[in-house]
Amino acid sequence: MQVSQTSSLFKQPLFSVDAVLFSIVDNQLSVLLVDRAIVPYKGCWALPGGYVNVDIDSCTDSTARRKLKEKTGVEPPYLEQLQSFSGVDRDPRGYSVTLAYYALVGYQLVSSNIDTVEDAQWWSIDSLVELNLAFDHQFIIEKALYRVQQKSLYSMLPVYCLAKQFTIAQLKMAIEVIIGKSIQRKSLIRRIEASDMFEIVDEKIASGGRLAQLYQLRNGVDLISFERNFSR
Amino acid sequence: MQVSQTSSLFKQPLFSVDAVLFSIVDNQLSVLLVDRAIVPYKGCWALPGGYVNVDIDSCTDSTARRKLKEKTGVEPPYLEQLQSFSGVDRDPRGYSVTLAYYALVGYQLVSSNIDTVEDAQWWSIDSLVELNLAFDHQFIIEKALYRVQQKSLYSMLPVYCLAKQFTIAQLKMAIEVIIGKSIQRKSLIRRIEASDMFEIVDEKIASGGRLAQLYQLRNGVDLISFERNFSR
DNA sequence: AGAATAGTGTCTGTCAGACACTATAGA
DNA sequence: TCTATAGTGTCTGACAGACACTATTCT
Repeated sequence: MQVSQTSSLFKQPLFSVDAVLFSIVDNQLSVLLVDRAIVPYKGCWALPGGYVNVDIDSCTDSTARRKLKEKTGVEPPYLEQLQSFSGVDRDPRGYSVTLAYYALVGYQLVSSNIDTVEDAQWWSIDSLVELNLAFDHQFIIEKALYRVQQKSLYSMLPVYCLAKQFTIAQLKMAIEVIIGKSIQRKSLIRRIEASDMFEIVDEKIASGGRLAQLYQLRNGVDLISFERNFSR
Repeated sequence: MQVSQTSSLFKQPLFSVDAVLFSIVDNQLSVLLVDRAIVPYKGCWALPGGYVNVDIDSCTDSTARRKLKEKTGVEPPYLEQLQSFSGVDRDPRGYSVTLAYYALVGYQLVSSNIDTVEDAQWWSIDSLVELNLAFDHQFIIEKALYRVQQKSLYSMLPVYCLAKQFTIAQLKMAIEVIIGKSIQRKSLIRRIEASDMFEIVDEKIASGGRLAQLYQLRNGVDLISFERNFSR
């Protein structure tokens, strides 16, 4: 193991990477968890994650993506660092540091994939309290949830919970499920126009009444931020 | 070194903690750097940082605070995780992960302290490009600067660059120096009143004209966020 | 035609920007 | 009194909330 001259005086903490993957399942904000096959916390539900492979991971982002792919088959369109959690108490094996990521994915994009993987399952945010998660993963999920909620107040983040093509009503639903509050259709439309992130698809879909316009992300656009929040 | 069964297959990356400490020196946003005494990058200016001591650091926040204290004598009133930076190229000794923090402190609070420490010095943000910093520290500082600027648009973060007691004009100056744009006195006063973060000190100080009211942080208040930004 | 959903028009409220105004200190 | 800085009053503009209105589809 590589240890520099200056660090050899100290034990290094064990470093891992975890990911909180969000999606919307049956109108409920949900996270994807895996059933731990090994001690500690064997048999408990936990965030998908693991250790950096210094030979193949160009950086920790790659580790997060690789672990998500290996353990759940999912390749999310949005992935971002959340924060690091550390301490001597969070892992019974000793002092540890985990770097947590959060990611969003459209449920329909993974519902096929996920069948190929054993013991990975979506859990609604509300159902987690009864689940007794491994390590401090409950706490990490709470932090990730807060971040996603905050960011959803001033950006179009929730689009990443949708399919490639989506309607305004679907985006409105995703935002409302995430922030836990209803918003005005009109306000959302104003933001869609102002953001210039989306393009109109030459197709409409049935929805019980008038046909709904489909939208999709423009090629290569970044998530843009607005100067004001949806009110809380 | 503690290595779990599951991780023993892999080399662990070298994990360190660094801090970007901001203050305002002569009306310039500045960061505190230390002169590296050891290889690699010996003699280069670098962020104060180091390795976790698992025996005394309760978490990485403690590591960041401890390293700041040891290397520069500073105990900042505001410290927050920025993000982690990783990769095989950022440190010639091999694959490394650093967890970067950013912090703010009033210059007058440290200008005495700093004399006790060798080779720690304030550098204005603008002067950094000519400095050839160690590792990817220039990049980390840019990210930290962006975060501080963003956060200063919707919170009172810049107060942590001031002395315990301060005037509205001083706070206005701090905000303007950080975000790089002038703001309206009136807008700031509205935010001060709305935030309820501050209390009036029973004292005023001279400033060339009418005496200026002194303010200070209320006991135990948190940094609050506004729903709207100062415009960019 | 009636119900349901999509999409528009437009008024209100809030808050940042602008800027003129008053207040109070020192020279 | 003059100048400089502190602090207020108030209008404007941008944008979110509210909600009624029109448009289009299906039954």
